[in-house]
Amino acid sequence: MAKPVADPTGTLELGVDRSSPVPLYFQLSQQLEAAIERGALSPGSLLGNEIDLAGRLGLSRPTVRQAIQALVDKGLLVRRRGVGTQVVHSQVRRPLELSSLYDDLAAAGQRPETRVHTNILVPATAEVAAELGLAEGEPVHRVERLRLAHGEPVAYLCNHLPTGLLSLEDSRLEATGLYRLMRSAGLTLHSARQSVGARAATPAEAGHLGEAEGAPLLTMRRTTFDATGRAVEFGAHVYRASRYSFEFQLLVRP
Amino acid sequence: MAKPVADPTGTLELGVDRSSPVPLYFQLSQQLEAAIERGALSPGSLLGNEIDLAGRLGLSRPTVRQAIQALVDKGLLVRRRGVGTQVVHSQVRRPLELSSLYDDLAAAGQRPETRVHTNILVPATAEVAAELGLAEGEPVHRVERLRLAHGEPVAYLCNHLPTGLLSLEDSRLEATGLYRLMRSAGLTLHSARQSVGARAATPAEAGHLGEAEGAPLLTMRRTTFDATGRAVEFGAHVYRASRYSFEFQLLVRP
DNA sequence: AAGTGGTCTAGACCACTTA
DNA sequence: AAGTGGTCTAGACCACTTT
Repeated sequence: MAKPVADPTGTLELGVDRSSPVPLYFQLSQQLEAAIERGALSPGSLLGNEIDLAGRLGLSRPTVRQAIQALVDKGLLVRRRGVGTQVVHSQVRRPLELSSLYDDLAAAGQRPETRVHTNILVPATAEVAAELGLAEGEPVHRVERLRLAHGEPVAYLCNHLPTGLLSLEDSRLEATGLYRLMRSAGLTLHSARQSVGARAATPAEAGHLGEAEGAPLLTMRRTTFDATGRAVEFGAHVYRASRYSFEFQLLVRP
Repeated sequence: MAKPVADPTGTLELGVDRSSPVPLYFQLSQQLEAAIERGALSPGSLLGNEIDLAGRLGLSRPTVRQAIQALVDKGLLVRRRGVGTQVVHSQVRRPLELSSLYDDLAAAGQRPETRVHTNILVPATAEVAAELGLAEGEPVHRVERLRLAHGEPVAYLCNHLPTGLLSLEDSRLEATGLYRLMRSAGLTLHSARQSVGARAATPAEAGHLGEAEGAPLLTMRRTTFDATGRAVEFGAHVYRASRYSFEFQLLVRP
């Protein structure tokens, strides 16, 4: 019989609040995640079986399973039939998220700034129309921004958006990131297709970014979709390779 | 009342085989995915409510939900409370997977080849030890490979692996990809941390890849973990930016 | 043989959206 | 008001791993 190694000192303090509007499985999931994060559940330790856990918490087993499954999906726990549920052994944190360069820089304490170079309505080119699922020639917003961190250029961002989704005043674009603007306009971002590559800087890009002509740049093209799968944004960005790289985590789903 | 737009011609032919060892939810999930893929369920169409679907198939609602949830996780379906479940509107396919360059090239009909340049045991450097969770100086495999497609160099791959996990003969490395070797050695790959960047080619890299010195290269560093979270591989790869880019899809989890 | 997670059922009530 | 997905329960049986 495998004995749960977890919580030898009883400091786990799991328990749900049934008067809360927060779903029970989510409460449990958060508590388990917090316990893992602060080390109360150490890597490799067993969680204790689902039936007992359900009994102790006064929940049904499916509800406990749902909580555990959420953490398995996040990569924090691993289930093995006949063995139990273990805390994943090592490193690995951050899930892959639809992140915003602005927020990423802000979170890293890099004091991001934005300078709006272009903010106009243009007829959609064939490429933009294809990416956004519009007809060629339909009006679209074209926004070009220079993104800086600590006063130094980091990226040059060119985005196209369908009209009528949100208002894009320069002042708002300079105060925050595009994703945050879109979310505060009530758009629920759902998924994105990205392509990441590299190429040499053109003279114009070199000028914007303060790099030499021909310097290596990291390029990203991204189309973002809302909850119904409609394209809400198409971006073509270039990053100074000397100052930026993409970090992410992949999970294999069984 | 929203009426299900899906399957106007009744060609959906859903149905499960209870004598099959394949889980019922998985059978249903596969059938729905196939229907979406071949267009029998068109983008934007409603799936019909879960209760009816369960009744028609002789399944319980939770089982039907589990099948639908799998496709929601894949980004093919969207649920909206009070509305229904819809097929996502547009493009977007491929989920983000822990993929293998070799398999990707093979799937694209690019006739991949591998030339093993280095395949030795070396003491782990500080960096490699940190990435693999070993002590500095412990022996590790060091493998350097040139990957070609249609006879042209595409990438130069340098990997480090702990000893004792699998046998790494040159002949096997040249016949397939590293991930396939690891999987066939019984390793279950679980997650990976990746970092993608760009830089200028060093003279050695330029020589390997047939690029000019200083040409822009796409770089990837990746540490791969097995089901228990132990690092099983650390790779530092460089790709010819002119011939390769990373494509992937992100999903936002609510 | 015992213990684990994996799957499945047949209900129930609630929150949200739309009409 | 009607219809939808979101959550939850209290069981059941099975497949797999370990002892």
